[in-house]
Amino acid sequence: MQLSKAYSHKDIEAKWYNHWMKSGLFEPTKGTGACFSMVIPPPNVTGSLHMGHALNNTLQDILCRYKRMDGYRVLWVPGTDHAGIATQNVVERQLAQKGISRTQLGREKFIEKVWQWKQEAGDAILHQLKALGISCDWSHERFTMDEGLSRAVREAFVQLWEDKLLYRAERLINWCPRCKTALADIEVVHEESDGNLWHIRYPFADDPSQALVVATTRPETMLGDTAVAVHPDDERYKNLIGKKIRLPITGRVVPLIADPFVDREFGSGALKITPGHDFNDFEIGERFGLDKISIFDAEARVDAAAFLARGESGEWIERYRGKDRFDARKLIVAELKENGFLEKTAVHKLAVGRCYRCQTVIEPYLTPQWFVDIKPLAEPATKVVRDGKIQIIPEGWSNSYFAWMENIKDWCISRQIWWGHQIPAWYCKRCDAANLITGPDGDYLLTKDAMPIVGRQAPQHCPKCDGKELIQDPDVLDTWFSSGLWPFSTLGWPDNTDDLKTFYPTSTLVTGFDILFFWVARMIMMGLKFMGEVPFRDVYIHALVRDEQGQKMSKSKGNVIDPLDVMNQYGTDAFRFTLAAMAAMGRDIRLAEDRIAGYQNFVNKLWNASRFVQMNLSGASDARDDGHDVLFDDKLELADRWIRSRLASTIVEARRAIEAYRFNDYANVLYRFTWHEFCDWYIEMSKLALNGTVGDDPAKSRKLLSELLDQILLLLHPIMPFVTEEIWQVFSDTRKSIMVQPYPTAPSTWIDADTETKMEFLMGVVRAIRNLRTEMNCPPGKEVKVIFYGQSADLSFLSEQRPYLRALARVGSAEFLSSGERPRGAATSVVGATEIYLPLDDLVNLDEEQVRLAKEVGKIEQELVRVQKKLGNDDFLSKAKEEVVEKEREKASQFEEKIRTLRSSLEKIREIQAGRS
RNA sequence: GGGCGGUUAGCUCAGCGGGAGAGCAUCGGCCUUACAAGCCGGGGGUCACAGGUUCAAAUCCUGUACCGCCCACCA
Repeated sequence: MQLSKAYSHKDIEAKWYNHWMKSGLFEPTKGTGACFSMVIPPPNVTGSLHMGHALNNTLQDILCRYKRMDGYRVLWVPGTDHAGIATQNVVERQLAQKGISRTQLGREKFIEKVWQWKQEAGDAILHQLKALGISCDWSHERFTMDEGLSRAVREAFVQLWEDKLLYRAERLINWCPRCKTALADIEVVHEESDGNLWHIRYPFADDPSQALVVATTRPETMLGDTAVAVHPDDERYKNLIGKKIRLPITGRVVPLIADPFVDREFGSGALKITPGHDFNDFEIGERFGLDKISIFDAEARVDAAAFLARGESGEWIERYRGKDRFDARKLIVAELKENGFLEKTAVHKLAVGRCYRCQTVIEPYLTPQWFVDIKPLAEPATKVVRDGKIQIIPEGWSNSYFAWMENIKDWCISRQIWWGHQIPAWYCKRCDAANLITGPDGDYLLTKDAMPIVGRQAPQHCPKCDGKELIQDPDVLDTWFSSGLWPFSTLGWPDNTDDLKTFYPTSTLVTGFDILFFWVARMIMMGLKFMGEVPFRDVYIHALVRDEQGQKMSKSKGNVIDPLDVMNQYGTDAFRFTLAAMAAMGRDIRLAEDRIAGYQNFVNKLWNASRFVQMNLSGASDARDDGHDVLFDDKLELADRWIRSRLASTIVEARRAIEAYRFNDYANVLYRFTWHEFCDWYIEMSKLALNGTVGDDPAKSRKLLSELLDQILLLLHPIMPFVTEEIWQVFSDTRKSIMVQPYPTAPSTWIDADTETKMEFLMGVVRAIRNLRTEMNCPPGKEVKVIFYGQSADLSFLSEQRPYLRALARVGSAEFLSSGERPRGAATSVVGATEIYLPLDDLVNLDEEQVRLAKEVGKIEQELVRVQKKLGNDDFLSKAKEEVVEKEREKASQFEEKIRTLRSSLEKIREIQAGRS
């Protein structure tokens, strides 16, 4: 088959992906060899693939393809996450467009709808992942809510319960009034915003003419105040402690208490205490046994019933009944102002907590929830990182990990939504009759005193009263509870499957830092708890993909670049190469489109180099695959030995880079070798061997060229799977996929320092001549005469390379002289110890050369001054390393020599010009 | 309030103790039979600022400024 004139990614990507899948190449090989396993960070089934996914999966795929080629049994488990709240929200929004609410639909019907959505969205995401070319084993695909994983979730829950690491309690939790569910602490995003600090006068009960001023950012919560606190040592208030205060509006009488938590410097130094709606106040309330009044309902509207239940009364209750918390705030401020209770209003910056799924301001809310007693899980999870059993890369993130783990609080895992794993706890309708309330959604609400019966399956009867009527806890689990089990639940846990035995612990986890706490930390805790072993050895944390301006990509900003668009336009290989090349450790990626275009050119370059190789191969009887690798030959030409040496270094560097997760180095090393060494120099030089000008065996050169190309394809395959496979297969449709070829290794004998030095000298000379030609406006096609002066060894070497000098620098005739008068009126350059002269015959060029030489001399003189200064420094001579000093000395003499040569050339040109004028 | 990262060529980024690099853009010259998505050559940077350590600092330390994250109960 013939490589087409231009590379078209569109035709080949799907072709090869299907081929790989059909051939089962993504599945781990049988046998007992060393394993490399990974689990994909499961994308949410909420939407489509974004740049973060593209980066994440590209990096994983690079590792997998590399390891697979390098002989490992690779298992990469793909799948998706049900993403509880996020997905429920998406579907709710969809329904809302049709004017349907989820409560109208009812729990069962609603969940059906979500499953429908999951089917569509999940398929779309998987399709996009496949377009990226990722080589995960689709026969292992899992979903966090499929049957097996749901069983794992129940098992984990029950085990935690049995080990007393799970409890149900009424506490102040983060409540999203829009999602109407509890959230874990990390699901709250704190965002600084401008607000007010209202200073409010709280009159004393016994003498309303006297008042204490409190400062608050949330005046509406004063409906739930049950105390005012000051610092015990505050001289201003010390003697007032214990007095009663009558709250404005509600008229509630509350005590003035003293607690060292209060900051005397802040506001007035007096703090209103609302234990039902503030985390600090809650704790102070606990210390003082204060009432906790829940003044809002689930949607954060004033709940009049809460006051009535306390026996409170007054027209204010009706005035505030059902008011949204922000409306209530306005009303309260207005009322306080009107009645002279508002001392002043100051602007104030504050951090408000928002729901990470819908950005609604969080309301601290008193409700019964399920919690994981986290300390016993966190401690071993901290230890394994500290002891290096798990390595976090880059290491800097381990500090964040430790800080978080050490300050971790109990994990609220119950969510008042419908989409997710329903909590495997049941309640006896008879025993818990008093604790069961029918809620507005039709779900039961359970009071804090309800008595759960936890089990792997629904119990048939109540173990206490033998009652047959049992209801399941309506709450579902935090979506991260199931993802925390992912590394082993996907391998078959709780059954002790072959997969689990073979591939757990997994080798590496590749993920973004945004889910370090949400997910990585939980997996480590759960892995240690349920498997008794870490879930992975390495955690590679990659950067965030931003737009060109460094902005986070988001729909609302309209700066989202769709990976599919990029892949369509530039090709998946170019896109993947860009991501890899820009994935420098510990730094965010600003995705610049012209960068992708640049790497598309690289794909094209590879394509054309391959065409060159193919053109030379075709028709030649000595094609490939005769079982003999010319690369291993002892007798090779200079250029051959050079490129082989460079190849060996490249292989070593590439392996080193990828093993250390330095994807950018990996990409760049290969880019440089392929383009700037193989294409720019070797191919050009090989043309002489191919046409018989150099060496005596064009067939050997053909073979060598194709072997080198193979090596390049193999090295590049992990990053650019499609184009490398296409080329690989075009060269021989009988050989197996490039995916299953061994990754290149570099025999140390290939590295040849002497040859590299010689080639560098030759390349330096070629560049110097090209440079002189350009500077002198010498037409590119015109052959020139060049005179070399230098040491005999260098000269005889250069003399041998005359065919190359002719081909690469258009040197026509050349003279090699070791001594004698230098030419008058010549363009001059110096490479190493060799002087290069291009005799000039016209006046214009003499002028230009004079200017050029003068400039060149100036430049070198500057450098010489710097080196001489160093060498004149005794401290440098005595303290610097020997080889550094030696290097400086060499530099100095080279510079001097160079200056001398250029000056004398310059002098000669001046003489000529003086003679002419 | 703590912690982390960034500040290098016009743009996007490598380099992280011993002569400032890449890609793109730019300028000049080339249709040299793999490639004009290319080839050859050039220009362009007191490596944010101020101190310090060192014979030697873009590179290590301290501080400042600006930018960006993460964490945190100061109402």
